[in-house]
Amino acid sequence: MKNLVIVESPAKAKTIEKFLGKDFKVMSSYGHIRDLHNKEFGIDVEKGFNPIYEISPDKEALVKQLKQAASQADMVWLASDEDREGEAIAWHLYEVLGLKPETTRRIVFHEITKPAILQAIENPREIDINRVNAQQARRVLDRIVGFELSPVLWRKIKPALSAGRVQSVAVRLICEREEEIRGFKSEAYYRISALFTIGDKQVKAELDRRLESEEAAAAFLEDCAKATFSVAEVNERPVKRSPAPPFTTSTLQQDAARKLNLTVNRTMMLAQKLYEAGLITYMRTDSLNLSNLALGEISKAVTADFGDKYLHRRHYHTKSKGAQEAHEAIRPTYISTREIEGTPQEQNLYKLIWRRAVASQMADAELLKTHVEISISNREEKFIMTGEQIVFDGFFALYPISEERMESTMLPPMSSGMALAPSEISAVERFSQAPARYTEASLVKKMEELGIGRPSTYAPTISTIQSRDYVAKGEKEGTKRDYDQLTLKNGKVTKSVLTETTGSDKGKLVPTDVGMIVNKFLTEYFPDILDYNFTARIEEKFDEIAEGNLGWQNEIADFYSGFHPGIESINALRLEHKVGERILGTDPESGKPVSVKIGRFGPVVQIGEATDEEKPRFASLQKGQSVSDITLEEALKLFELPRSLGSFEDKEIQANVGRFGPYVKFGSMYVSIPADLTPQEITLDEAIALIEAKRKADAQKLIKEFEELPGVQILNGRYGPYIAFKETGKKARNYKIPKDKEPEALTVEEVKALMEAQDAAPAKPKARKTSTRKSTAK
DNA sequence: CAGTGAGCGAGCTTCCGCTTGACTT
Repeated sequence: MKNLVIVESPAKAKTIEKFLGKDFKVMSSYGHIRDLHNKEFGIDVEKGFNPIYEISPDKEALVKQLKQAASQADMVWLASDEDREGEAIAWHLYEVLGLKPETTRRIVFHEITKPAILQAIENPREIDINRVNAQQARRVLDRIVGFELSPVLWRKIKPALSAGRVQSVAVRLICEREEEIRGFKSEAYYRISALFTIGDKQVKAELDRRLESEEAAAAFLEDCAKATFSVAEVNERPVKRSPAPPFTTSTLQQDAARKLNLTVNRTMMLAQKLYEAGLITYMRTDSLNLSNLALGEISKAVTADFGDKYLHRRHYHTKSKGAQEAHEAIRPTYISTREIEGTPQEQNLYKLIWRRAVASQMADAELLKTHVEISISNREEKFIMTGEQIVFDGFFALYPISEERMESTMLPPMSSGMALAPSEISAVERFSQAPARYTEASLVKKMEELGIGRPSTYAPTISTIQSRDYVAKGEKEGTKRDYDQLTLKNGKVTKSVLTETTGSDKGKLVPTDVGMIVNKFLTEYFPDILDYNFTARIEEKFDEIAEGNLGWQNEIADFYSGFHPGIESINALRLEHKVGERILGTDPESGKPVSVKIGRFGPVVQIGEATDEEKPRFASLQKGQSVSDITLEEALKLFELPRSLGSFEDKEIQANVGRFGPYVKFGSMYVSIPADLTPQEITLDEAIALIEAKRKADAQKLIKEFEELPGVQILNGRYGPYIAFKETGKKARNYKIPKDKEPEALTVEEVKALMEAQDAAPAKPKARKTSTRKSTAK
């Protein structure tokens, strides 16, 4: 073999191999091959913060293969990305594979096109050790912060918590937003709108100011009843709208959330699929750049579909902090591919990407905006109508606007002095709105603005803060609120009371008790790390290191000397109470203190203290309860469970709340209590009804058993029929039944075959430990 | 995916950024 090229991604390797021909073998490193020691601190603080690297356990087999291939090649081309991480990957490869300078070349390209790659081969360079050092500084700093801060949380708040430069700031954003919302005082005002009939069209107009009270609104409407209305002014002005730049990771996540209702995680999984199928360029990027090849293809498509007038070549520059632009923007690999095979979600995401990339090279849309002011004979205020007409659709050609909308934004011709008559004027009570809670996508947007996290970490970070139980998706439906509406029609003002739902946090990111308490603790004791500008500031240092102007070990030593003493002093600090603990009062029965805090397994109420002769009693908080506002009465109520309801068929029935919610226990049978009942209030009769319903369901559960196969049952589960297998002393396992088989008709042989096939199915990989990151993200 | 239903403790936990498959609880 003459040449070995190593890139980061296997999909990329496949493509490049096609461009390079027979003399080149292309392999992939699958990202980093080496990292700081996984379990230990991994940094020799005494010896200049020397990193202690190990080959990542799941990369050992791969490294062996790479070594072998490298030893047989005349020349090894390190073609990892040009950003900081990519440079470090090249350096680690160089070190681990034992490469020689004279037979090693470092090459880079920012787009996977044949000319770009051939040009890269023509222009090799050496590994940029300054840039590598910037990466080592970044890596070591993150390890120091994460591995010194997290244990403080274990000691002071709860085991297995975590803190880090990125995740802790993400949690802070969510906590502070929640506090703003809690502190927000909503104020009512009245919004006035009128319907004018012009020709055969009804046109809506809004008053140019809000009215602050019902009295003011009523007085206004009374005046209107006696007033005449006329057009005071008609203004028209041309407006241009420009297309958005092509997608980066963060804008793709935002748009897919908004238009396709996808989670950040789901978007990335689908994009990965498209990338692996060769349909789109790399999906983890902060670059807005499009290759010349792509620009040419887009131009061809636009001209063919719409004509020259619609083409407008644009070059976009990224504004996001810390962008490293190692790749292209996200775009279709082939613009000529308009429809793809795949699931509906894959197709929709592809369409989104296609449209955005193509539209980014199209002409502005030109609009004519009309602004009409209508005066009221006996009032100062004016009604305003706005209309919009498309003069030239430009890139709108790809984002069709419905005819209805076009119709509704077109105003009939009007001229100054023209008299108008309102058919109806209404004043609706509105309320000023608290700031919106973050969604996954809006949090990513904010993180990108602050320069926190990278395209490859947005989705994992959002998973981490949820799996650590700092943040959860809201489940509150909101509450009903009345609002008034005054309507002037046929000279009479009538009042009606309407209702709306407000305050829902469904699907939004809401901090948990643990999240709030950890955030309060960290912002108080480690304000520098939690500062929104911390990352931006150290990024400047990393840039200086990459330029060769600063030494990375000096900079880390400098940081450590400020950071580490804080850790030492907080550890030495003897906190009288646990962080976040509140004393609620005394238990009237025992006279002992009642407190609430974050316990070993989450928020708990406690009666008594650990120093008492008797052990303290504990009860977990229930869904919807919070350490910050639970009352003594509510806390004491938690100790009423488990509650005995009486007996049925000579056995006791108990109600309680378990890991999976409220339930009633009857002998060895557990039945979940539905949402409309509570364990505190459920009656004996209601519990018996639940037990009987469960018995009935259980009776229908068993579809079939086999004498020849002890422990095997065909059961009817929540998600349809399945094969269950329980052997005494062994773990139970379930098996799928293919859709085309009738579960009742399955024979012993068929069941055996299904079980054997599925036992063998997960092809045993070489003993691999799943990384901690992955298992926690679950 | 398919059931489940403590305990307040021994040892363990943890970071960010690059990459993909592997999980079968």
